[in-house]
Amino acid sequence: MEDTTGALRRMASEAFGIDTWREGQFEAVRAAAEGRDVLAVMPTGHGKSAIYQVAGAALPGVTVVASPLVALQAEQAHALEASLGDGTAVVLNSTIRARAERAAWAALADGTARFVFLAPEQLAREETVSRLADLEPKLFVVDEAHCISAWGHDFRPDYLMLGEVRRRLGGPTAIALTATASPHTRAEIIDRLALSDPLVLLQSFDRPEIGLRVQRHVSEDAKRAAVLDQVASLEGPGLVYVATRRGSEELAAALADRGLAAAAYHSGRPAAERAAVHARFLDGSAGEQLDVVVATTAFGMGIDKPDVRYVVHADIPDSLDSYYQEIGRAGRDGAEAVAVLHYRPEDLGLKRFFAGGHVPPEQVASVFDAVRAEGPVRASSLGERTGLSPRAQSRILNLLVRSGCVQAGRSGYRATRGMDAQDAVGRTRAEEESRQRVDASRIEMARGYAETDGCRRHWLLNYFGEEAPAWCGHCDRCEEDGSREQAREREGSVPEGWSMQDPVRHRDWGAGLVMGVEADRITVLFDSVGYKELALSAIEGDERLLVHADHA
DNA sequence: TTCCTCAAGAATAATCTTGAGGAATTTCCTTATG
Repeated sequence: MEDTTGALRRMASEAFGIDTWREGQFEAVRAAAEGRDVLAVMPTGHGKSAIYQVAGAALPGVTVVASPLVALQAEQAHALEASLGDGTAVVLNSTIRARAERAAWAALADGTARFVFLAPEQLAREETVSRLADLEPKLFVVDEAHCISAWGHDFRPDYLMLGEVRRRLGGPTAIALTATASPHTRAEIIDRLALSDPLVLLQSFDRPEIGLRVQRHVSEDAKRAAVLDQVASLEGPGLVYVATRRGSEELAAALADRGLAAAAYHSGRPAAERAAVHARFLDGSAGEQLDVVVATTAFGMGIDKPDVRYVVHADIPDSLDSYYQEIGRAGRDGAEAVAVLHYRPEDLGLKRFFAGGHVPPEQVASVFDAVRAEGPVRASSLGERTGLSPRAQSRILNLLVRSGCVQAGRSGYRATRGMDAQDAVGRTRAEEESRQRVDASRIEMARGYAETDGCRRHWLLNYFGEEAPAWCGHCDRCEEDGSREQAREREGSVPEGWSMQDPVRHRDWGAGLVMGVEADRITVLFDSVGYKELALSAIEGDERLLVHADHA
């Protein structure tokens, strides 16, 4: 044991120049090096990458890293090569030409390359997985692991298959890394990657240097005018998040009219323009230094600018997970920063609408029938029969797997015995509805943040399952007169018997976790329906409505 | 759910109101084709 520790520390120091570790960080490295799965949830800039870099370098054999963006993969590979030497890390993606790809595989085979970075889509290819499996990788890393939950269900369904990929690679030790994950997301990562008894490294979500503010508006016009005035008056550099591409163009133009160096950033702009905006924001290296970038959610991962002074949201995001991730880009240098949310209750209507909706039953039936008729079958050979786009089909296949109608195995997809298309439609509908309830509850928690009378930091940290004082002194609520006294009263009146993170069981909603305790109600995160607020009067009035799980 | 457009109708003569119908996000990787 002592040997492993000493060897790891020496290697970290000599190869990577790491001599000091944050709390828990080295334990995570050692756990992974000794074969235990790891889930690390820690803020950007706290050395998430070091965990897999050191563990991977210490282990014999290849480390496979699933990374969401092609641009990130190149950066990550370069960072490793800077420490371990040229050729020690390779990437496999569509930007790589055939010759370079052959060279990469050769380097992996002869042991020159120790790390390989690829997107989940590459790992969805049969050939890629079987070639990687031949290398018998010792470590499987999922970077930005919250993408499993955020993207896997519809946008990038291959994220949901990473657990199966890991199994087919021979079940190497897994490390999942992310900067934000609510308890629900954490549970999903562990479940989908089949992490067994993982070491969970959870650093505090609190960012006390970021002041939290919400401005409520009645009309869209008033909101827009307030955003403009505010951004024009704030000291930059800063970020403004909007819901739509068009909104980002319009707001950037309006800010430019006010004399700011402003640019729009969204995925509809050509890659070269996006790269230029990014560079101009970071250090002005591709033209005039920008004061502000007005962006959709496209502007995010891979951006690490220390001196962002404000993050203004012109529209409310659909979850506090997204919100926290976005405001977390402010104040990374530790100096004062501010996060302002401009809020209209009506904005949530559209979010709720988009959180609904179903896959048409005839499409579900068509995919299910195709699998049943031909199974076991690969996804790629189903297209002709169903006539669906690869994405739509992949999404439906995932849904069928999740609801137990179809099994994913080594030789392909196979329909569950004894099930027909009608069962499949019913079960997938139930699965969708369960997910939609969770999505809807996330929107409700975002609404709660915007509308709470109490401390906003308290609300936000509770959402992530972290205990926090009822008064932070650095949000708009806590700056109101008398707020401190009110918070003290509130804390004094917190009921006995319920604490944060208590496992509980509800008569109708099943298992859950206590996420917040107030004088008159508690907030519980249920596995099946997401976040719910329960009035204490109701709980006390019916002894069997909600019980501690160990008493159930 | 909300918002916008458009047509019909009301009340008045060039505007305003009302209701129906339809549309509405964001995020990436990949691969084929020109």
